Amino acid sequence: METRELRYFIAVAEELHFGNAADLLQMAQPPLSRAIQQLERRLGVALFDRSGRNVALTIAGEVLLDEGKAALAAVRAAERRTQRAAATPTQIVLAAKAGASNELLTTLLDRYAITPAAAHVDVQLVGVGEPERMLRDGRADVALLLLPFDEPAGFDFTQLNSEGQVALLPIGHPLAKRKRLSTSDLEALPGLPQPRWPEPDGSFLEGDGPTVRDYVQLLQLIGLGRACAIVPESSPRLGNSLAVVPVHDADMVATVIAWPPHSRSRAVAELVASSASVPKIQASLTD
Amino acid sequence: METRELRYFIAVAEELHFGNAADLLQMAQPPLSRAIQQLERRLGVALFDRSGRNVALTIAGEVLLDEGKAALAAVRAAERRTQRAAATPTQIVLAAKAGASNELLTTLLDRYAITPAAAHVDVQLVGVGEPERMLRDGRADVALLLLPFDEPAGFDFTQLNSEGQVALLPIGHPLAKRKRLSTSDLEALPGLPQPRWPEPDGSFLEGDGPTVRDYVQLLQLIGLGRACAIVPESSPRLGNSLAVVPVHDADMVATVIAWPPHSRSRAVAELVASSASVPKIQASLTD
DNA sequence: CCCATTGATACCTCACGGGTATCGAAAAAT
DNA sequence: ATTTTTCGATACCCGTGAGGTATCAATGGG
Repeated sequence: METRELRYFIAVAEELHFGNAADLLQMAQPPLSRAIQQLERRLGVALFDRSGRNVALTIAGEVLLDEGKAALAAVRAAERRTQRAAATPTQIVLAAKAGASNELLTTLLDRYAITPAAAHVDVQLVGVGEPERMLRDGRADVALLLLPFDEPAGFDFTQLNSEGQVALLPIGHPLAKRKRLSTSDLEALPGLPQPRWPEPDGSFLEGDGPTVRDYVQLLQLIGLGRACAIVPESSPRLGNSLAVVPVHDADMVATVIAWPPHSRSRAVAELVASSASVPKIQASLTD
Repeated sequence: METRELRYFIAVAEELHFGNAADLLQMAQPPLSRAIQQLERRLGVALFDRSGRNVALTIAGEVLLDEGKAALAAVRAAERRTQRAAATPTQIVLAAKAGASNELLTTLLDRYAITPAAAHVDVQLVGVGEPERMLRDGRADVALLLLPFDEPAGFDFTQLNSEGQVALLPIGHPLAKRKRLSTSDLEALPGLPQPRWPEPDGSFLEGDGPTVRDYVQLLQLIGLGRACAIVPESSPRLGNSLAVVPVHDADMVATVIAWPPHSRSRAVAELVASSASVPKIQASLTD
């Protein structure tokens, strides 16, 4: 199976429409149809149900969509890491969510910097879900992930930290005076919905909360009394403009450092090794 | 990057010889040379050092060899799992090392069999290192791996069991009477070397021990007084023809059940779930 | 110094990936 | 019910590029 065939298949499987998929791929529809037929013939497997004029995935097709995406990401990762290895032999790219784990990150980088022959670490602070994607497709060599929001499946990782979560509320809100809250207190608060973050594909799920793409925007919305949110304790607060109340039954959030399996990079190994000596910060509420 | 290019590159990178690689690939040498040049041009990266008449990998080339192998395995896995999903929709393939974890395996299968709508489990008992390889290239959906011998990097897994190791010696050997041994006792025993197992590529490392490919062969060699071995407690003994002595400082051996990341297979998920209820057997020495 | 070895180059061929035109069936519209 | 539109498949053509043979050029062993 060639990666070209995989790309074609994935486009059709996601669009469930040969014409639209062909547009995305910047090609005409007939060769795309033929390529898929040929792929089905070569695999000896029906990937689509073309009953009438609507296209649906078969069971086998769903499997190939899943596995194929992972495989394509692995190929892209191989390309990117190869190119980076040639361009800057002693540099590693670390991806982390902007705004999260600042203290952890600086400690980690400081510890690593003093190891002999430390490589230059290019720190990429990116949006929600991006660190995981960057690690998967080779744009990053190491990433700080937040569990349970990110999914470290397929990577090696070690935990750096674990913390509770707090509610961010507008100052003066009735709940803001409480010493602690539960998640149920915050569900369906009249006039204070929790915002919706983008899905991996950039779209938003249906719902009534405001849509939010970055953290500062979230804090602004809360300040304006239009939303509330549950965030890890260590998230930055931008001053004292919001009320902070612990949420006792929210998931614990773990920060892990993750890297691709089998990474033979000495630099990555040493960075991870120095991460082991980073103290497990228990973020306090009185910062 | 197409998988064809990757296959070509890996062949050359492993042979470090264009002619031999072309033979392996069943093609002529010139188109192979050109394909590699083109790959280097497209990536914008030198993959080989062709100084004079010997070929060597560059740093970037080493990276691509590693990552490319993993990527190719992922593509093959996608193909295989797709084909299996089409052929037998409700069957999963479990790979385990022949002879290991028999009791664990039967308990696991029994527990799973009683879950509602349990899929048929095709149990493949294979040789050393094979379970990991089968899981990696898609021939298996789940595998029982033995740490630290197998390397679960890149998979999801949970531990089923942990046990010590014992020495197997010919009956009547001086050390056979001891209550416990240490690994150093067994190193360089005159006339009783530890055997050599095949490497992943099927070759054997240099050494003076007899070469061994399966477990029964190993037991025979020990019975004949030609070898000794350190094996997990729960390994089968084939009767009482060998002396068994605990080795107190050997690595603990963990049996884990591993599956590919992101596996959305309901059957695999349920098999893993039922594995959680398998009692953590502590194999006793008096079986 | 010669020759064998080995990767690169030159050149040819044809398979195959991709394009346009069109068909046929099925759903939607009237 | 009939027409129209939508959409994947088919037919056919073309050009790129993958692969083959012959040969060159450079390097290292004898």
